Amino acid sequence: MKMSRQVPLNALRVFEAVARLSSFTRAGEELGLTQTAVSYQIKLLEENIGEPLFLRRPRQITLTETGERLLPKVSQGFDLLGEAVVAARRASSEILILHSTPTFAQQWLTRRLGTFQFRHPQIAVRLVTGARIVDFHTETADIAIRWGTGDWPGLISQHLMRLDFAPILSPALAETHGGIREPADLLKLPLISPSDPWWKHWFKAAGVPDPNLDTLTPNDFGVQTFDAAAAMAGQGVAIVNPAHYADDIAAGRLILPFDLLCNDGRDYWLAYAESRRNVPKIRAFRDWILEEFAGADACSKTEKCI
Amino acid sequence: MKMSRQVPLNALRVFEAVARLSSFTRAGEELGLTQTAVSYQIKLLEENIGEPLFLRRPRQITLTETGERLLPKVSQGFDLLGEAVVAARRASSEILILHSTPTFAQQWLTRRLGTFQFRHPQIAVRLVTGARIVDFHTETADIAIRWGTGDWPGLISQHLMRLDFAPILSPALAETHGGIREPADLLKLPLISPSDPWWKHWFKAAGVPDPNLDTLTPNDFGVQTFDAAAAMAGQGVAIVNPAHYADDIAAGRLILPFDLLCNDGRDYWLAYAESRRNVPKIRAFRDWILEEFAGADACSKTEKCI
DNA sequence: CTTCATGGATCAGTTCTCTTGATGGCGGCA
DNA sequence: TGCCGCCATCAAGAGAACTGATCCATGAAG
Repeated sequence: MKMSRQVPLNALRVFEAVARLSSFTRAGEELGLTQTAVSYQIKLLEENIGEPLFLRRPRQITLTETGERLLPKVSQGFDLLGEAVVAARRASSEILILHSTPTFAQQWLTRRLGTFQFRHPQIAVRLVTGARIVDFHTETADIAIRWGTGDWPGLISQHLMRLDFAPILSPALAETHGGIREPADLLKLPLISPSDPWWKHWFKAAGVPDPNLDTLTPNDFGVQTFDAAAAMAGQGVAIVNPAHYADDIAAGRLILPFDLLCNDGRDYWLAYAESRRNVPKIRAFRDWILEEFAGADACSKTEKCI
Repeated sequence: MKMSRQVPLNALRVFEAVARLSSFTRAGEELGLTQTAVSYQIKLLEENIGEPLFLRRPRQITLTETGERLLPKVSQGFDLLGEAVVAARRASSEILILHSTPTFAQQWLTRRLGTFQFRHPQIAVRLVTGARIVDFHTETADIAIRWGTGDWPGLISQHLMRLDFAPILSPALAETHGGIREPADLLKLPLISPSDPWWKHWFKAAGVPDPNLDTLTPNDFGVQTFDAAAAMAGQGVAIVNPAHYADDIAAGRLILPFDLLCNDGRDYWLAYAESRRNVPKIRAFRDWILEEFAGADACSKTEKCI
């Protein structure tokens, strides 16, 4: 093997154990090897150094001077290595880097992350939001909440919630212009983010002829929260995922004039690298979030359109 | 392999090289393995840690935070291990532990070791003398000069010089009692170490009937130098290896009354562990001492008896 | 003084890690 | 657009490393 190039690491590890325990047999037990293997490794190391490291006395072995000189640095070295790995493993199990769309983060995560922290106090969540879809290959991320169709090669995707959309507006605004009785009435009010393709989808599903909206600007999803805030302030009608604003609707700050919820085939998904499906912190987060949605599913009645 | 138990050492070494060189390919070159192997080891380590260690960016790789945290301790650890091994190797090539019989040490080695030191200034010779035959297995020794038949299992033995013996005495003493004309005349003088079995051998070879000497005490070889000193002081006749006292004989301080040199089949041999025949310091000493004897051989004319 | 127990060395056979070489993808660069 | 650099993947093979059986030496126990 080309691996044991200059410094025979495995032999050194065996040496350390043997020196510490003063016994080939016991070192073997500690390392999970047979006494034969230990003997082999020590001989290897002795040949490499060019000097015996142990004196084989009848019922016990002793370090030679060379061995004696070798031991301290070697055990120090392994201490460091061990520490480093343990620390890395621990740290990696303690910090969960979660990527999410800004809307989902603000409307859903921030309100519920507390229960995750409570259940896993040792895991610190670092939440990174952004419209761009994170590439697990070139960026540091453990898990992501994304919006799409869920087929990402190399990733495991688990469905979180439907991403429906429907118009919302403030009760006060709904009273103006003679009230909102049918979908077409919405066109009498200012539309917030009129370039959002969702408008077209929704009006089409509602049977309203093409309202001739400009849909050049793609829905970049960074603004839904602002749209909702604008709607709440009575500045117009926004098209958003009503599930995110259930509270505001229940409190009367927003109204959902029509029960027609649309879905363009893209939902919220949880995604993480297939190769890391068993990493504890990832399992923990997945289990938690799926549980949260399992409990909430009863409330979400949606109807697929398109 | 059971070896890579908890801490995958080889993977860590590869990691260190990759991190230092920021490249799988170049790390492979440095370590003497293929890029594939490097990739494999890094993946192994990443699985072990549970976290990616490198971000694979288009034309270069970057350490992740975890990798960044891991690196310093790992490289420190390997520094220590490397240092330790190098130091041990160096130390082991710098100190030569030489065992010898006291007589040989005093009469031969001490006078010539200087030339060895001169030729190999980096090798320090630690000379250990003692009558007991050193066991390379249970004692720290690199090379030994012994007296015997040269067949020691597991050791390489190389013949150094015949160990002949003959009576010597001071010129003054030889004048007394009417002088020494034939071997039997020696019996008129006091014998030094009369229990030495060499006396029996020599007298027998000289044709002198059994002088009835006590040979219970084995020749332990620790005393030849003292015997010679006593003889030189005129206190009696000693039986020694005349080659060791060639100077004193040439200077007239001692005389060798008869040319009859005996040898009991046991000579001086150089011995060292077969498994270590290629250790540099051992080769160096062997080469040197054999050369010394090769030059001296011309002078030693001996005749085997017994 | 046997007999037993302990601990290491040795040997041949086998397992399985690690390596290789070929191939493919991806992003820059000219 | 095609080439190049760099890493990932795959199947296959080499050989290091491990095992189990056996042997040997020593010291302790009966």
